[in-house]
Amino acid sequence: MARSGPKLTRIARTLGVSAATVSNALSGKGRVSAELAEKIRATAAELGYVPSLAGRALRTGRTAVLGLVLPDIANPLFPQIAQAIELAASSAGYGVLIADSRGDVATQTKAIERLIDRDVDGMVIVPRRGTRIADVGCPVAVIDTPSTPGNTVAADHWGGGRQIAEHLKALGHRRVLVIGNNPASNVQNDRIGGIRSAFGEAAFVEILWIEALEREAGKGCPLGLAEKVAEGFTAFACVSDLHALRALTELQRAGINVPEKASVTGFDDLIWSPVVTPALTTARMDMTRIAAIAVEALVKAIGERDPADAGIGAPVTAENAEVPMQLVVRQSSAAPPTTQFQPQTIANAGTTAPARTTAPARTTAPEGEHQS
Amino acid sequence: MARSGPKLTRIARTLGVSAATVSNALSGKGRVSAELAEKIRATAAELGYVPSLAGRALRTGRTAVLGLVLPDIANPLFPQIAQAIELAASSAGYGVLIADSRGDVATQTKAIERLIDRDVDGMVIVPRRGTRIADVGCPVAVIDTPSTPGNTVAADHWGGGRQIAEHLKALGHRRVLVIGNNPASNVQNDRIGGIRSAFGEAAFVEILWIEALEREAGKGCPLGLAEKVAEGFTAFACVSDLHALRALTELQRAGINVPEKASVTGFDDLIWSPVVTPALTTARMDMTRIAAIAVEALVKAIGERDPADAGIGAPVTAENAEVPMQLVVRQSSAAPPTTQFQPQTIANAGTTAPARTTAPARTTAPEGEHQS
DNA sequence: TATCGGTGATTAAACGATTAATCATGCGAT
DNA sequence: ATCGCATGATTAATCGTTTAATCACCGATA
Repeated sequence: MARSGPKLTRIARTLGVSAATVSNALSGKGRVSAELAEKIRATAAELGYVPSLAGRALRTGRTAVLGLVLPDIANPLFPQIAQAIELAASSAGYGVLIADSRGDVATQTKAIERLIDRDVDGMVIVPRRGTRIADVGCPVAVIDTPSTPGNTVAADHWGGGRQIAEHLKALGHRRVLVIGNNPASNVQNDRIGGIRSAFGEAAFVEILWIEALEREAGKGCPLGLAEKVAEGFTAFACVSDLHALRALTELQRAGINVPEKASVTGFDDLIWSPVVTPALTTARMDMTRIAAIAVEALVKAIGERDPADAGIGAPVTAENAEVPMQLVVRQSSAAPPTTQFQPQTIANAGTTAPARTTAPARTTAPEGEHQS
Repeated sequence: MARSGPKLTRIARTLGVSAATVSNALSGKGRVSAELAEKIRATAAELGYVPSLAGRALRTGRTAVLGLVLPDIANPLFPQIAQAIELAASSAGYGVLIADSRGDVATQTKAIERLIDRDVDGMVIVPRRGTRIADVGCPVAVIDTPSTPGNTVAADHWGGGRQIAEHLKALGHRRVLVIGNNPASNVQNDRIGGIRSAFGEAAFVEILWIEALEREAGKGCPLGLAEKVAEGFTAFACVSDLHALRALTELQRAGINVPEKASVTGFDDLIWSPVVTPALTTARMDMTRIAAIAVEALVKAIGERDPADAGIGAPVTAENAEVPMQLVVRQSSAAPPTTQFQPQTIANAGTTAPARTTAPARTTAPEGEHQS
């Protein structure tokens, strides 16, 4: 909608110069004497001049808009991502157009097409699990996981998994149930891979896939964690705080105290994690940094690109594709109970952390501290 | 970014007609013979013609973009809102530009200005609690609560509160703690107002403001609900599922079974509500309908508006400003325990629902049914 | 002195669509 | 036969910005 704001020619007329000169002065591109440039900038500011993006877009072929495509906008992580991307984009002078891919891959493709039709300069895509982003015809930053081919930047999910596992190992856990949602997710697989690799032979690790379970038992079905505790599992490492929350409440409901009788950990530090009781131990992504890197890479690619060609849309690459995760230790994890069933077959058991008779005093503040 | 797509003139040349005729045929505005129009549409489709939004925007002053301003993008309700708005907007031919107002009012104003500078045709604003939207210079749809002056469309939060209260009352609760966050929020006040009004004299209702408590005891502090249970409270009606979750876990942690010993209800049916144990009884907004009404009203206002004037930006009004909420009964609410402390001073106690010796069998499916 | 080069500014075209104004044409009515 | 009118299509201007090409001017060089 055309604002009231003055146009370029208005400033030009005011100063008795040509519109081109004003444009040059403001962009610093052409040849304009220093004093005139200054005068132009002054009056532009005074009149509250804001360039028309439409006019500029038409001429330059650049809309200064980025598209943001998310696997499922209902994802609880979405706020974090959107906020970070929006911040990074807006401070780089770009607007952010959202596109929801509501579930299936077809909709994701449609969403991408709509963005293309709207002439976005580039887009940030958090792909649906397992999806490979096809050539879209504009610069694309893919945020998935470092192990995914074509990934631009992402948190080091594997490393995050390792941190979680090291934490649990140090507390003395030797029988751990990893709770995932879907094995097709690259992110989840990396997190789980990290967990397994850090435990190595030091603990028995089993995996529970929620979606597989729910396909048989129905959505929202119990995960049967009480039985797992009876089997000797002392820790439940979930690939998302959403699952951790589910596990926590199910355990609590079964009368199993967390963290005294069983520890629960999550991922992503979602909104509720600090405020539930006990607050969730989790591994957090540095979305701000990830977003900054993604947008930076995108902006660079846009700058190098010839606006005329609708050339190849291969994902752009960034300097630091791998951003470390932060372990956030809160109250949901502690040493396993000493009366706990201790499997004899585990090699190296106890070499990392001696069993303690009592849970170590938590040194973290109520709100939870961060440690790398 | 300029796509490869053909331009208007390309189609015109292909058919040997003028660009104006093509434009007229495609928009159905000018006078074009039926057969020629058909031929033009055909070749346009065949060539995959997509109009340049930039060109059109420059000429018409319409960008076909709506802005979406949210109080705090980190709000867990955000996904629902964004998804609904995006859907409604895109099916009306509009794109959605997001703007984060990260907390304070100043940033909200800045965000709005940025959207204006980007020439959005209109915007949807979910105002920060208590904020009154000033004249922004373009059509605005405000989603707050029906009782707010200037509100365009919103859920009937008051009615939602009544439904929650009626539900609890019918279960037999007579001592209810309402848990809110901040008394400055219109939405929260309406929800609480509805709760109070439905209980009337039938129950003793107390309010706990979390922010006030946290100002003294620190963020994430315990709410002291076990003490409240000891005082005889049997139900905790929270103004958001986030608080309900906090209440639920705190109670569980204290060994107070939900719903046997205390009921917990929330609002908004947030992502975790169906999967925690016990699943949360809550009241849900029909965001799809709200978004549809908001966007419709906005589009209408945009259509009536003269693109030339940057006229008044008073919030647009919609037909049905009040969309009913849906009560979703799940497992977190049940009849209060019969051994419970029963205050003698309450009038009408027991007239609505006779005390039961055991919680009634839940007739709802595991996933939770909806009832109006 | 004629020329060259550099500087600072202007001109004019272009981006791609929309639309008011214009034009050509055929047909019915006067 | 001519005027008027409706119809169907074209012309040309316009939105606001950018930018390549051009121009005017001045000092220095050959």
